Formats: sequence, structure tokens, C-alpha cells
Amino acid sequence: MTDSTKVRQKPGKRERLATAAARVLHEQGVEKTTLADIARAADVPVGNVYYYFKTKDQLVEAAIDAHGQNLQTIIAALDDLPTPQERLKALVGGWVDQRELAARYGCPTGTLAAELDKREDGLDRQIAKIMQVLLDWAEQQFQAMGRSDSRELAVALIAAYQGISLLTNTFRDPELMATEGCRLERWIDSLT
Amino acid sequence: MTDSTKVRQKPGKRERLATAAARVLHEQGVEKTTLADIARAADVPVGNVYYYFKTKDQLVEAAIDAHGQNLQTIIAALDDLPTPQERLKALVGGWVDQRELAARYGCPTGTLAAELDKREDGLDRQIAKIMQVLLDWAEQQFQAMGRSDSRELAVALIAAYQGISLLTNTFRDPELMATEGCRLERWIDSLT
Amino acid sequence: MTDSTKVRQKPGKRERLATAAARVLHEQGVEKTTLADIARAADVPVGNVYYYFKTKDQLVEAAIDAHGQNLQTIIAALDDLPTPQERLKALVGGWVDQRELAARYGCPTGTLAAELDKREDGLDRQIAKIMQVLLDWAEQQFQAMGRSDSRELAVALIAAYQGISLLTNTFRDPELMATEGCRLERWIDSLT
Amino acid sequence: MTDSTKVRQKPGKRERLATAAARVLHEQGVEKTTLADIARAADVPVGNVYYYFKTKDQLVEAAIDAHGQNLQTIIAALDDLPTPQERLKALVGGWVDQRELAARYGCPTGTLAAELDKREDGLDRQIAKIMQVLLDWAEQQFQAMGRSDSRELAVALIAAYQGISLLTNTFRDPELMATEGCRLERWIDSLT
DNA sequence: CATGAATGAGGATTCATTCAT
DNA sequence: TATGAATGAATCCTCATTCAT
Repeated sequence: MTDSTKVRQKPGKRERLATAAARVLHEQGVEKTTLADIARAADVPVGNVYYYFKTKDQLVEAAIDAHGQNLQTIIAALDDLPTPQERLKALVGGWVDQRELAARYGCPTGTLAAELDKREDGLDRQIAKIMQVLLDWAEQQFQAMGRSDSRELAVALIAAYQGISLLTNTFRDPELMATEGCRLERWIDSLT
Repeated sequence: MTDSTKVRQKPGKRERLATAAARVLHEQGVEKTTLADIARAADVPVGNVYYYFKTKDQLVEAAIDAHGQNLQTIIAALDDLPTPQERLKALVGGWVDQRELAARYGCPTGTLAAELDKREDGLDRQIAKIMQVLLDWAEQQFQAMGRSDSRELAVALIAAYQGISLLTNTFRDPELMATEGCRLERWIDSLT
Repeated sequence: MTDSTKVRQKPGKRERLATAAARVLHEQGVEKTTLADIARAADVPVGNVYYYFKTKDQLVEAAIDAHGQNLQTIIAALDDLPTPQERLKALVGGWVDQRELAARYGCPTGTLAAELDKREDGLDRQIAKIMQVLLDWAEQQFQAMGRSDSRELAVALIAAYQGISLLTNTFRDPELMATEGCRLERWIDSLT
Repeated sequence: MTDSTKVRQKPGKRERLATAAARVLHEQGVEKTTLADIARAADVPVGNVYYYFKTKDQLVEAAIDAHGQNLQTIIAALDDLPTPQERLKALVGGWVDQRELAARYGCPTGTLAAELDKREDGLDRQIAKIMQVLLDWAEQQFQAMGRSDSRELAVALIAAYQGISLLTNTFRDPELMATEGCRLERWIDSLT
């Protein structure tokens, strides 16, 4: 009981750093983000960061993980819905809900992937895994809809999202995402 | 005749730099690319770069322009085709032809856009212009096909390309682009 | 006791840098002085300088402040003297005492002012403030002597000092300062 | 006659460079002025400068010479006046006439001297010579007035000018020069 | 564990000077 | 002579990473 104060005060500095990193890296990009930026955002002294993460790359990895866990949460929520069509459309709906963020900074996973793909760290494989998870989940839904081309459809859906995120961001226009979202929902319905 | 080699080398140092920049920036990303990298790729002494471009940003801008001119060339070639369907499918075919490059480095315009959108330079507006050109051209084709939803379709098409470029790059799998290319061609045919 | 050396060395790294900057900038001039020069003079690694001062200009500003504080100290000491005449003559006496330094590098404030006036930073306003302080103090003394033209006299006195500093420096002849000092003291006495 | 065209077109590129250098160096200071600045001001291609001056320092020297010749011209004009008092007061009057320039950039000779004294080139001796000329001339005038302390007075006069130039420049206030000019004229009259 | 401070390896940029024509 | 272009040595500044306490 005595330590509860301390425990409650810093409920995982490590986690706070990872969360802050996820946000700041999304907003500023990996290369333009300083360790100091992240430390500041997490309200952690710069020197202390290294107690939790040996290198900047490890912090980036933690940020990727955070995005991954976020995705897991989203998927878990979607799985409560009764039909695959509804699940897929709910996914699209979620994207549309985030359109303001996309207009400003693009898709968190997508922009991270684009940037990390320029490197030969394992980091690019890390982000690929997350993308894979989403892809697999979408594939399952299309399969549940009885489509034999489920993989292809899953790729098309995720690609459509990544692409419209990029355009939405490039033109700073959230409406692009909204319009494309409607189109994708109609498309899902048309697949029976 | 003997001096032609040397004589021919100078004429386009500025252009050589822009071309090299376009390539290297695509391959390595803007932030990770050093002026020295570009200078080396263009076989120009670092100090000399500044004779042609006052800042790194100006060199990036020149690289963007190079990509823009490349796009213009492509579009001009496409316009020789008789029907809008053929033109659009030829565009898609071109993307598929470039799938190996996309698998390695992603779409030149798209990755550049993703990275530059993190900045508040005019550079992000510059790349948006190029994307706009492509979008406008695609819209014209859909319009020529008699579609009233030409804008929406154009956005969907370009988004699909940008998205599949990202996935192709993320998974280092050119086949993704090929498959999606076929799907897009079928889709175009279905719109008549 | 053994570690006192090291312990004592840290306490004022920032101040050590400012002091070193004040000296080196006086000796070499602002433009000719490298950050490395100052770092070396303060026995601080170059990279570390930026922990204390974000830019070279901020370091220059700190040096100006150092000169300003030095002036305050001098003025405070002068104010202990009973009559304005004595105070003014003591000021002049101080100048004469520093004539060797003036012969080598000129008046610290004056040379700095001359150089910074070529710039449009706020730095030139910073040095003007210090000059103003000296001017105001001199004016008060002449006022205390009952002179209605106190401002004009103050300007004349400071100008005489700045001018003779320049000549002393130009001709590398400390005697110029000494002679002019005597003249100024006689002049002060003549004003009653 | 045939060469008159050419002769008239470029009446001494060398001289044009020296004049431009004198002006630009006064305005911007030696260190902050690039060769390109001077070349541009003289409307001479950069590469061509080196045909006339082997190094930047030689150009600075030429600028100093230009100021020296300017001084000679002024002195020559003053010498037309009948009495030493009138000559000295005319000198002071000239300073006052130039007060706007002094407020902006200080005294050409003085600021140059201040900057060059920081160097160990012969350049600082060069500027000292010019200052010497002025000093000698003033000394002669005081001598002609029958003063045995002519040297000391000459030094005081020139120092007063250099000092008030600095203050005028520091405070950007031409009036300072005007006021001090009046004071100096009264002072000259009082010496008889 | 915490933290302010230290360090040094780059990276962009400037500019005097040189060169080829 | 004239001139655009070339060159490389400096210089300022950033930042990941380490260290001492």
C-alpha cells in the first residue's frame, strides 16, 4: 500500500514513452523526430529514456508495437459484430471517422511503413507484420462471405485505404476519405 | 570528335544533379539522403552543387519537377491511344511494368508525398500539384467514358495505385501490384 | 579536499563560456571568432557549447551581458566616491589604467558596437543599451555638478573615450590614452 | 581614336572595383562582405576580379587607398581657406554634413580601422597611415594657431570625431553628431 | 533508477580562390 | 582579358548516445 503513490504516479514510464513515440513519430515522421521530442512529449528526462530503450530504433519499434496493439483492439471490437459485411463496413467507418487525422498526418501505419521501407533495419519487417495482421483479418472476412478471391479482395481493400489516406493527406482534404469510404461500403455490399 | 566526351559531359550538370536527386531521393528518402549522396551519384563535387542549387530544398524541388516532367511524358504517350478505356488500362499497365521498382522503393511520387507532407515547406504543395495533374487526367478519361462520377472514380483509381504501391513495397512483393493491376483493368472495363 | 578541483570546475561552465567569449570576441572580433575558438578558450568541447547556448549569437549576447555587468561593477565602485568630479575623473583614470589593453584590442564595448552595428540582429540594440547605461551615468554626474548641458557633456566625454580608444588601438600607442586622460581630467575640473 | 570606345566604356574596371569595395566594405564591414558582393556592386563578373586583384586583401587595400585619396581631396579643399581656425571648423562642418551616413554606417576610416586592427596583416598599418595623415594635417593647423600642444589637440579633435561617429552610429542618431560638431567648433574658437 | 551534462560524428552551407576556355 | 564554373577547406549546428553522480 505504501508504494501505491509511486506506482500510481508513473504507471509505466516505458509505456508512456511508447505511446508518446507512436504519436510524435506519426505526426513528424521518424527521421525528423528527435529523441528529445519524444522525451518531452512523454514528460521524461532525455537521459532517462535510455534506461528503457537502448537505442532510438528500439523506441521506434515500441511505437510500432503500440500501433499494433491499437489495431488488435480495433479488430477485437469489430469481431463483436454479427456478419463479415458489417465488420468490414465498420472498419471502413472507423477510417472515415479518423479522416481529420489522416488529412493532417496520413495513416499511422502507412506513413510509418513508407518511411521504414527505406531502411534495412528489421524495423521495416516489424511494420510489415502489422500490416499483415490487418490483411489477414480482412481476408478472413471476405472468406466468411464465401469469396474464393478473398486474398485479392483484402489486398484491394487495404490498398484502397492506404491510397486514399495518402491522397487525403496530400490534399489536406478529409472529404476525399469520406467519399471513398462510401464507395468502399457500397463495394462491400455489392460483393454479397 | 575526341573532345566530344568532355564537351558532352558539361551541358547538363544541373540536369544531371536533378536526375540523380530524383533517383536517390526516391531510393533513400528525403531525410536520409545527404547532399553528398546526391553529389556522388551525379559525380559532382559537393561544393559545386551549391553553384546550381542554393539549398538542399531547391534540389529536392528540382527532383520533384523531374518526376513531374516524367509524368507529363507518360501522359503524352497515353494520349495517343484511341479510347479512354485503353488509355486508363495502359496507365495501369505501366504501373504493373514498374512493379519491381515499386517493390523496392514504392511509388516515386507517393513516397515523396508521404515524406514531404510532414513538412511545412512549399515542397509539399509542389508534390501535390503533380498528384493533381495525374488526378485531373484520370478524371478526364472517366468523363470521356460518360461517367458523371468521374472525379470519384479518378480518386479511387489513383488511390488504389498509391495503396498497392505501398503494400507492394511493404511486402517486397511485385506480384501484389500485378494482381491488383489485373483487377483494376477488369474494373475499368466494367464501368463502360 | 582532493576532488575539490573537479567539483569547482563545473559550477560555472556557462559562465566560463560567457567570460571566455567576452575576452576572445574582444580580442579577435565577432566575425573572425569561431565557436571553436571560444570553446577552446573556455576549455569546453565544441559540441557541448550548444548545451548552454543554442546559437553563436546567443553566445555573443552573453558576452555582451558580461561586459554590461562589468560596467555595472565599475559604476558601483565609482559611486562610492564623494563628488561627481571625483567620480568622473576616476572613470577616466580607469580608462587610462586599461590603456595597454586598449592599445592591443580597443575598447571592448566600442569595438563590439562598431562590429555589431553592421548587423540587423537585436545584438546591436543590446550593445547600445550598455553604452546608454554609461552615458546616463555620466550625465547624472554632470547634472550633479550643476551643468544644464549635462547630456551634451556626457556624450562628449564618452565620445572622447571611444575615439581615443580607437586611435590608441590604431597606433598601438598606450600613451595616447594617457595624454588624453590627463586632458579630460583637466577638462572636468574646468567645468566646476 | 579607335580605342576610345573601349576606353570610355570601362574607364578602369580596377578603379570601379576599388570604389565599389570602399563603399560596400564601409556598409557591411570587411568580414561580412564577400568578393561576390563587391563584384556585383561594381558590375564585374566574379571571376574577373582576380585579374585585377590577386586576393581579397588586395581589394581591401585598394578600398583603403580609395578612402585615403578621398581624404586627400578633402584636405586639399580645406587648404584653400585662409585661417587654420576656418580650416578646422570646415573639417568639422564636413563631418556634420555626413552625419546621416555616420548614423547608418559610422565613419568609413574609423570602422575600417576598428575591424582591421583585429588582424595581423599589413592592412591595419595601411589604415593607420591614413589616420596619420589626418592627424598630421590637424596638428599643422593647431600649430599654425600658435599652440604648442598642437599634437595633443589634434589627437583630441580626431578622437572626438571618431568617438562621436561611433555613438552616432550606435544610437542611429545623426543629431548627436550635429550637437558635438557645434561644441567642437566653439572649442576651436576658444583656443585662439 | 534518475538526470543533467558531455561528447563527437556527421551534415548543410559559404566562400575565397582557381581553372578552362 | 573575360567569364562561368569548379573546388575544398572552414564553419555553424544537430543529435544519438554515454557518463557521472
